[in-house]
Amino acid sequence: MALEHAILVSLAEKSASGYDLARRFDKSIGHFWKASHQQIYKVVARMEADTWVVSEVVVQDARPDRRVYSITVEGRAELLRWSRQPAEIEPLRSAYAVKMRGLSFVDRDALIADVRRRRAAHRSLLDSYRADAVQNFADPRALSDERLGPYLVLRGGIRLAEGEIAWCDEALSVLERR
Amino acid sequence: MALEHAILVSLAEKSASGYDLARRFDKSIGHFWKASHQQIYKVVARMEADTWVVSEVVVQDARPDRRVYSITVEGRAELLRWSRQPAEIEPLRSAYAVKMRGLSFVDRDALIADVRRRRAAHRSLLDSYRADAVQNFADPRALSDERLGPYLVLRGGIRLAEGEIAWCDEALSVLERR
DNA sequence: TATTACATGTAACGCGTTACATGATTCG
DNA sequence: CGAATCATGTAACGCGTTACATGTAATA
Repeated sequence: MALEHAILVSLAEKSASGYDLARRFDKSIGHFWKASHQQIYKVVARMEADTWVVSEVVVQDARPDRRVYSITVEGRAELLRWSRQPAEIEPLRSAYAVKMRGLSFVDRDALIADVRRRRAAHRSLLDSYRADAVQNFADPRALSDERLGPYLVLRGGIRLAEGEIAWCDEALSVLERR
Repeated sequence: MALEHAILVSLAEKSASGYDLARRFDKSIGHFWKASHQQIYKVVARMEADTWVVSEVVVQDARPDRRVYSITVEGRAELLRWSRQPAEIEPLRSAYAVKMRGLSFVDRDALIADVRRRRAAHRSLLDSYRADAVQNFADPRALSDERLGPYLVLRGGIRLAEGEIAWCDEALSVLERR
């Protein structure tokens, strides 16, 4: 769907191989858009056929060759065109919420374990976000244009993680009160 | 994936036709799990083959016949089995966040329009959640077991919507300050 | 010696979306 | 008189996941 555009944004920041992209989609960008390396190789090949990116083989010694992709003028134009059409508000799809909704039909202890697991996961996410904020955005007022986007996304990640944790805490306080 | 289980939860609450389910997946359950009627008809048919549900044709006058599905003992057992395996923490996938991340490469006015649109959408979602809370969960302390699940999910919806709105407000305050 | 990192793919499969299809009734 | 509601499907397509495939070098 919009994996193409997530890749375009990533390549606009910095050229990268499929392997590099896969790692980025495991970390920073991956916080709000996941993609496997298989999917990335497939899509980026198509993007090259569409002239949105060009690749160049970089020979390495003692390591496999890398095919490094860079965004083209056409790719930047496509990014702009895409950005001008409204982003749909993606419906959330949460098996966790389904399970909670079915509280009276499911295993209650398993549900509580899920809430705890979810709380822990979002807690550690939040910690890593905060570390990122301290390290890379010490002074948010003095941010260049290129760093403003990543900063705002990080702020969103923090707010959403805080919301999730608060939800888990509320659920636990209710569920554990017998 | 787990549409089956969302349907099982819904049918455990109350038997329904495919059409009824489709409407539920447009409203209450649909807030955290979307499904089209085409998908529902396909899946519920398979679920009947798996004996998780049974159907009964209800003849109506002046309206098409309805095929009403009910959960079976096997269906309830499956719900329990499913609930015992940990719910994965679903990765979020947001084209909106991609666009914001690419702030310096995209159309800034279009991005601001997206933030406003998103804020409005979550604002109206939040309003409907709150109305639901007032109408159906006036006294959260005196909640039966069957109503606890829906209540907690609603609380989650409220918290997440609040987080989204706060994020939009923060983004707007930064983006509009030139 | 085994695993992780580096590096790039192909193939099968399935869930979910979009488009198409039908037909009566009620409401504005 | 047109649109929405009620009611249930089929067909084509595509994105994304899972499994399979290969091979070197550094690290534990």
